Amino acid sequence: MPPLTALESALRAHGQNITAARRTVFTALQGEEPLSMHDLIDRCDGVDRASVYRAVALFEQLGIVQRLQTGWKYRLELSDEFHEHHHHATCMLCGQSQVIVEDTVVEQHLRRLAKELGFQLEKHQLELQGYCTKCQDLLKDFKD
Amino acid sequence: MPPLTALESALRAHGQNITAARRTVFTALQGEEPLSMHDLIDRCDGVDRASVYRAVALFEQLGIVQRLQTGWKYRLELSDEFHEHHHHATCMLCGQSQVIVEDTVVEQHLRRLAKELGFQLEKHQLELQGYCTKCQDLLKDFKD
DNA sequence: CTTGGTGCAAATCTTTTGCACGCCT
DNA sequence: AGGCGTGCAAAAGATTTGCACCAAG
Repeated sequence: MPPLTALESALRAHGQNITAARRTVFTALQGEEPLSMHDLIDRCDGVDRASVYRAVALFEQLGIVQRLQTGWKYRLELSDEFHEHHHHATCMLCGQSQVIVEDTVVEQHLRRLAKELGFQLEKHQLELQGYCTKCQDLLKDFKD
Repeated sequence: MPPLTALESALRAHGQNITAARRTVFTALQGEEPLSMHDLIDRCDGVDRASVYRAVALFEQLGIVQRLQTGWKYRLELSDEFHEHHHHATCMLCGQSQVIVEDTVVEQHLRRLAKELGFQLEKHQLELQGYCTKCQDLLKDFKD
């Protein structure tokens, strides 16, 4: 199913209208890297700032996007129903994120943990921070 | 070691001055729940907003506090060197967080994962979202 | 002392809101 | 047609900055 079709059925399923602005925001979110709100607004040329905020808020309620905290600011990306479930390893130097495809080890463990706590688990986020291969080399060179 | 002493040695270790404002901010962060910036400012009576921001920025650079994303806004808490390393399970209804003491399963798994990726792992965050025991009951009652 | 930190006020940036008009169903 | 969503402009909120003065080492 092409991405835009997926969006349209998700919207329809919740009785929400399909509009040009929403399509634009959704399309801008396609792609590997999570985006800052600022970048997202930039990529939604012709759509007003306020409408981007409104679309993101709606998408978040419907579970279409999720925000994640990587360092100081949050960033936005399509959530698991539109991308495969995954986590990120973000470089503290260059800021690039690399995707970690979820494996079952963590998943199962969390399910067990939640059960012990009596917590009804709906979702989870796992974020790694450190240095990517490239930046590790850069750091080595910095050592006098 | 009493908490304030720990702060003072951390500051001294980085050649930073020990000041009343920094002590106040640090003390306000003691306690179970992570705080929003707004709440933190409230609890730092007598300290200017700007100084709270400045202290938090410094503390974050020195690894004394970390911000975490729980739902829409971020919150602040003392980081692992000042609290034991842990994660959170945050209720999507009442907003309360319950602390999950870290176990080695996830830790080890992440270390292995990072090695495979050639990623130099410095830290990680794991956040669970769902419904706490109380709110699960409330939700049950809502079903007509 | 003298450097660095603070409070205050103003600037800046981010997010939200009210309203009139046009688009989606 | 009728209501919802949009753009625009303004309001509200969050964060940062410049500067004169006080405090810590």
